[in-house]
Amino acid sequence: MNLHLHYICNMKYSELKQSLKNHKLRITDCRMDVLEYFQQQKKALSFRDLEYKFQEYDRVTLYRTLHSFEENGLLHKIPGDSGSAVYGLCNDCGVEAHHHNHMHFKCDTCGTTECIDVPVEIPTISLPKNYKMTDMDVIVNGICNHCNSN
Amino acid sequence: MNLHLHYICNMKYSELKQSLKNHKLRITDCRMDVLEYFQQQKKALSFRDLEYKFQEYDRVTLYRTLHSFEENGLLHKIPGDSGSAVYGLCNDCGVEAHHHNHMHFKCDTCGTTECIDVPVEIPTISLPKNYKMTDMDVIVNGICNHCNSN
DNA sequence: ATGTAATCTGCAATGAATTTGCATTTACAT
DNA sequence: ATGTAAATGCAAATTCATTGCAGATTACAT
Repeated sequence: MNLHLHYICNMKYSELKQSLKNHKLRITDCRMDVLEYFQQQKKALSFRDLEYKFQEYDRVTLYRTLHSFEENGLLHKIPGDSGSAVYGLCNDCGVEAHHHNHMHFKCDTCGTTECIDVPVEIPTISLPKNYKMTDMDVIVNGICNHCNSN
Repeated sequence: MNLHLHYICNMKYSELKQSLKNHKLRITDCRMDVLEYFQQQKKALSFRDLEYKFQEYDRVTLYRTLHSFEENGLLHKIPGDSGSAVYGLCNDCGVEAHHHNHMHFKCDTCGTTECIDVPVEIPTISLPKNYKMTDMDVIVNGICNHCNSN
């Protein structure tokens, strides 16, 4: 039984390692621990969450871990309410469409963010069982009107 | 001609004033100037933009102006990349649906953010002429699975 | 017009979040 | 095993945002 658990545990460990390698990241204790935690939690985590969980690592190291993960495509940043962004593991999410509140366009070239007026209803995003939507932020990145015509 | 311009200008001024009144905000120089600037720019502005433009006002006043505008529904906050949110004038935007990249659900009750996997294609958002989308952030707020079943 | 109460502004100080520089340690390709 | 490039920890510096308070300004009723 213990053997079994250990076996599973080792598997996970090697998977984590492989995951780091796949993203061209060196294997370090901090990165392994943080990645494992993301895997276990299955939800987006904030810097605070990590800081609390991993007091054995320096704040700066955790910041840099998040940055390296983001840079190498292991994590993506989710824009947060008030400047305190949270991070979630990248995986393929299929989505539908829906009702909405805001719709913004941010130009990759000039950096301008505009509120886009499109006089059309957005189809309904189908959420999983038991989820209820109150409101929604849609941010589209790309090339704007102006930058595209140059 | 000058008279004409002045007339137009006055109209705008009174409109701005009315807009503030409609949102139950007192008429002050700072608010008038900031609101006017938003009207003119027709795009989302960051705090930095305002700070640069209105050096005659104290930073704190500008922060408070943005907050009061947001609180009274004159502006809405658009979550930004790296904690530096930008603000845009509220107006009715109609939208369609589309292709996607990320889709996140943030629970209003427990605060948890999850990456939602919905195995469905997102319809295509129809952007205005000359806009090209490279990627997209969808953040849905509401009540999650877990909190909803209590 | 004028007085009063409520609120806004500027300033200074505080507090929180994030980044940088540098010396030391660690990972990993040879 | 060993050298090089990269990661870590610590201290300090930056940046970003909020708070308290005194004086100025606004809305409103008289």
